[in-house]
Amino acid sequence: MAKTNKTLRRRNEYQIYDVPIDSFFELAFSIDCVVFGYGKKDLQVLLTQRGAEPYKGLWALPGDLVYPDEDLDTSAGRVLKALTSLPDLNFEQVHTFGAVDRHPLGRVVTVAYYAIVNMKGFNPKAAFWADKAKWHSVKNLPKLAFDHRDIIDYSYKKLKESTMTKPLWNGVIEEKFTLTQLQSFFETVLDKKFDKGNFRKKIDLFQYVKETEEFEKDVPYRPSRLFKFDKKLYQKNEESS
Amino acid sequence: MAKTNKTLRRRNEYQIYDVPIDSFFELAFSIDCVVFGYGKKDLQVLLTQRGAEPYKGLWALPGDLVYPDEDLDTSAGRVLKALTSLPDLNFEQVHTFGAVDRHPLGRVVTVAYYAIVNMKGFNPKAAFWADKAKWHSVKNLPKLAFDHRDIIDYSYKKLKESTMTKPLWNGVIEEKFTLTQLQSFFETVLDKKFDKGNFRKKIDLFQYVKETEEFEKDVPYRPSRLFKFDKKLYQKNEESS
DNA sequence: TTACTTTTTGTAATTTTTACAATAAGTATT
DNA sequence: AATACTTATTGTAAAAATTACAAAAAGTAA
Repeated sequence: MAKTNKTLRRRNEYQIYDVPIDSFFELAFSIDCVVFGYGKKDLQVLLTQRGAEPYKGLWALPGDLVYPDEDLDTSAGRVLKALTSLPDLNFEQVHTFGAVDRHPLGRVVTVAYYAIVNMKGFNPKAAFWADKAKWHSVKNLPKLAFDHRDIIDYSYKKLKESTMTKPLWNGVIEEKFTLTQLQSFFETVLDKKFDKGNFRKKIDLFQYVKETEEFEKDVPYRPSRLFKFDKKLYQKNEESS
Repeated sequence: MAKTNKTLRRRNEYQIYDVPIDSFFELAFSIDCVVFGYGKKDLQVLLTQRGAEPYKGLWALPGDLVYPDEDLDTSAGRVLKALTSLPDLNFEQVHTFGAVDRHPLGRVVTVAYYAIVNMKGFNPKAAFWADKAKWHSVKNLPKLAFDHRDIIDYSYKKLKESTMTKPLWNGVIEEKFTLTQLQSFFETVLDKKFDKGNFRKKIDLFQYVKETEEFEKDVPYRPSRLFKFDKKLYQKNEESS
């Protein structure tokens, strides 16, 4: 790491805002994306294999530096779009990791985001580094570069916490879905089985899960009613809380 | 803002780690602390009045730049200790605010932390900028600099969400406390009244709230039993979850 | 028509939450 | 010492939510 020129710091004021704006700091900040993949029995995480030192050959989270002229959220959205080519991905900031030694070559603070996608809708070719990207089960992660294992653990915990209260499944399962499909989503994410009848009662309380007049087709058993997400109602209820 | 020299960015690699370590980025990052004060009927927030532009005269959150050689959490701890002179403050990272235009003079990304303290234990003189610091009710905040209003709102929401599950009251109320004192803490933070009997039943479920054989003294009514926080048990239960 | 599969509804036991009351145990006053 | 008063502490019954499990409904396939 290059030497730090400490004369740039003014210690007779406590607020950062009095630091001259032409000061340079030898640091970088980045975003890292934990993209969870839904579609198999176990939840998956999208990892890329490092082609350069440090940690060459190890797996890492997709991420990038934040451009000087883009918001943090915009940056995460940009990386996720490049990676998944999905237009309207829901993603959320998780935590910022800023240990001094988290990067062996310098001071890099990273802001972690997570998103969850349907693996079927995911097109690896669309992203320019996609040939290196691969899904891994959250239950069996390889050795990871940097502190990316911590980032995944933290994000996975947050994902689970949000699953019951936020409609994370929106955009992941079909637009019109059966309650059994919705239940499968919950079961995969939370790695836990639910009772059919009781699950339905719980969903009944989510007013934003609305039944339609349509039914499944071409199934070798009784077709299930299809439901959909009432986004407007959800947003309205969110505001008033 | 000084012009961005985009040639420093390498776009043929997606990972930040391949960027030359001697690159400079025209950005700074800081931490901001939302210190909640317990002691009055309403919850309070500690604010400092700005003595310089921009936003001169407005109130702002105490904060500082993160040193090149200190972890984010260390940085928050340092500021909080300087501000409150309390040695073992519990604080937690809340969110990172990184909108491009959040600071009028340049790109400053800030990581927000919150803590809660007993206002009685707080000694303003200890901090070098303490003559400018003042408590404000969360219900009646003044006009705030930057996006600090957003930061407070976000932190307050998180504080409330954590109150029921984390022993935030530890270190804030007396070491040995009555259940009524504990109830008051909950009521102030959540701005909500609880039923005496039902509150006790809920606390009964928190195994880490242990009764002692001591009782209140010098009260003009029946003395209450004193309880204490079993930190070891709490940490043990945390690990196994 | 029957077997089979899944959806959908129901139900009773259990547990948790809530509202409210009764009792206990101190101090202060007469 | 007796009484009033205040808060602590315990109790209790109704209501609500959760759980385990079963039955009925509605389709396909043979």
